[in-house]
Amino acid sequence: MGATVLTPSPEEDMERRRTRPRIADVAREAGVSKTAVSFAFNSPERLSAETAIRIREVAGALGYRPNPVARMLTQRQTMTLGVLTPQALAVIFSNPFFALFSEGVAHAAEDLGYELHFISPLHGSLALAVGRSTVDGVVAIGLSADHPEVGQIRGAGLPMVLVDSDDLPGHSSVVVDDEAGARAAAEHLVELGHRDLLVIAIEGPATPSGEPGRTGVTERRLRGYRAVLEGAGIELSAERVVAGRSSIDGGSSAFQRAWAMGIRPTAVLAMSDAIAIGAMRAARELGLRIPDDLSVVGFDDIDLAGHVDPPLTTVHQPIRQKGADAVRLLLAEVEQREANRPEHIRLETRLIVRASTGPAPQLRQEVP
Amino acid sequence: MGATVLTPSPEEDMERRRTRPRIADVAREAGVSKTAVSFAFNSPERLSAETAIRIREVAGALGYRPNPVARMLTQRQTMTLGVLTPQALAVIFSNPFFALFSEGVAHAAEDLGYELHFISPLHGSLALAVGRSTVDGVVAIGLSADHPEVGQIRGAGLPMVLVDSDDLPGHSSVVVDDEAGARAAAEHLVELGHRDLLVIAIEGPATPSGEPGRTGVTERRLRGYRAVLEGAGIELSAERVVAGRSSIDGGSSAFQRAWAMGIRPTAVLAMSDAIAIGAMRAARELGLRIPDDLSVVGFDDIDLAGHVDPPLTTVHQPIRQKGADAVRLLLAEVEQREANRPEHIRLETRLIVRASTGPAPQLRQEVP
DNA sequence: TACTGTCACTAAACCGGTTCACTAAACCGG
DNA sequence: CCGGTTTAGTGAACCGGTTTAGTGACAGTA
Repeated sequence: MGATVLTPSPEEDMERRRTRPRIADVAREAGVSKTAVSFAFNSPERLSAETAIRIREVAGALGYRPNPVARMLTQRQTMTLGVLTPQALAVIFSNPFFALFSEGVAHAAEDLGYELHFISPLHGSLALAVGRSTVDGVVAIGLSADHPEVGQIRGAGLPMVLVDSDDLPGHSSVVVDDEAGARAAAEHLVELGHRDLLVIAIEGPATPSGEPGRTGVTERRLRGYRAVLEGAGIELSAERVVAGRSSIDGGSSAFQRAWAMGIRPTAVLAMSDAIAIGAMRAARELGLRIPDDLSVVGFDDIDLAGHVDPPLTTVHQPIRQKGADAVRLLLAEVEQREANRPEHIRLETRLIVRASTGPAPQLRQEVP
Repeated sequence: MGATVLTPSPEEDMERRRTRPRIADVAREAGVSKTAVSFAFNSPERLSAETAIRIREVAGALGYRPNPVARMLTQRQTMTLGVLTPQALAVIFSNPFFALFSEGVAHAAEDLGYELHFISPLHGSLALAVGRSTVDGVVAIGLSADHPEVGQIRGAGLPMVLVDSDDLPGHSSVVVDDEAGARAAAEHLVELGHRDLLVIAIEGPATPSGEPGRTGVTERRLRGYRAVLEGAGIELSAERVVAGRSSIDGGSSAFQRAWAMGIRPTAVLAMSDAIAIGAMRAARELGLRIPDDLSVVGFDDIDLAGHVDPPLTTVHQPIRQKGADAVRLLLAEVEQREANRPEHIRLETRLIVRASTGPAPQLRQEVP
């Protein structure tokens, strides 16, 4: 390549510095049409080999990179999938459940050549974030089907798969059998002789109206717990169902709150492992031994569950697979523009008994 | 709004179903120009109130949503920041260090109204992913400054901030004082009388040439360890520096490998908490008591570190802040197009002594 | 009445690519 | 040497918005 071609006049040099080169600049410099430059990158077989190489050389020397936004516009696809969550990203990333889910999503998306874009409330508005997001489809996790943004996406005709949510006509979905998992957890405790239970639910993001959100997941698990307890003649009064953020701290403070209210359970049914671990920590600090004085059952079976002390008895759910399946379903819809039947996947859960649960203590401690 | 306006002819109805409405459709339906529709959304004050409202009503009825890709193209900004990592997303999300970092990044980005886009190798190629990504700037973490993709981004003129990497002229950066942190960890062990040490380093992603990557972080920490050990007259032979993935399993298998090679340390210097926790688990399974038989020091001080058994002695680094600072620096560059001085931030580290370290055992166990 | 200013709105250019429809030249068998 | 096919490349339209420069109607002023 001749230096004459690539040495810019001072004027051109100025120009280059202020705006990045466009396809037209490359075309002019190489003495070909814009079309030829486009071909050199996208379908070189339509050009003679030498022309294609020369164009790419010129482009390289100019520091040209095809503007991906412009390409998206003409292709009318972004090769990006959205992950929609009702909570702030900062919250999301501290949630091990979400990390596992993302892992599954990321794995599947990567395999299929898609990028990932996390959509979470912007300036408190999920609607704004959805409006701005440039994605070919959306995996919505933890949003109830009647969430307003779900409607927004449906209205916009964007492909969407719902995870951990109720079914919505026209959309695929992935859920786990929360109710069965919850039943297994409760049965385990009942068999160990526990009759004084505390349920710590996951507190959803506050709804616009200010009331703490109740997601479908929470409801289903609670239904499972209740079914077993009622069957065993155990009453679960309202004050024995508390809620906390799904984090270690959230579980810890929820247990403390219940304790401060005078509740003295022999066992805790936590709706997430993070909460369970937090509850164990709080209980320890109150002088309780686990599982001698207090049994704790979690939910999720995150990697950590087996590594805490004592190892946590919990309900396993295939979180990674949930993410991967959601992406698979979403892409089925994204890639074939034809209307295809929405598919609904329900994955199984199972109880993993470790060391955080044991027989109910014969006599309860009356005073902390 | 008259029903006549909104009831589409069958033909129009077909058309609407196949492609989402464009700005021109709204304009036609409302009997105004495209410009007016654009104004109705972006600068309603340039329209009479009633016209603006009518246009928005029509748009709503049509299910119109401005195409964000087209908007990006004309605005020449995407309001999105990229987080560049050399590892696959699926790997990233299982890494608690990264989760914390992302938390910091996400928090700052959200505050400033930016979305986040994670850029990781696509089909094994980071370059491909970078080329596709539509971002206004990039936070690169864990890439060495001589990484080829870093050059690619520089060439494209995209603003970039480097985290945990060597300084690069023209770019801001954020690092922590790894060397000082490593020194503190080593000093602690030396003071406790340990002389038989094992270092478990973080194994970077394999380089294209196949050799295991050595990031700057690893080098700096190793330098810190060495400085102290040499000062105390302790030799750190090559076989006493092993590497593993930065995960619990990675730490576990690295320790097992070293053990199988006949190495019998009284203390472990792990370059991440995840590795430290894994090493503790492996040691336990080999019958060692911690800290009686083996002391372990981690690095990072992730939330979990205080909750494992025994609570982990580790070097604290402000991971969240690292992410937040990186975004701050990046936006300074993105938002003012003027060339502004790159800034370099170095954050402090400090040793947190918990219960995983203790005095060196008087006699070493000879046989497992 | 002519002049200026404001208001409400529009036509056309533009962002930076891709692609459709077409052409000139080279090739090829008969 | 002719008609048909390939090859290599081009110009213009297009993707779906935003923005610049203007236009006509109307009100206010001198």
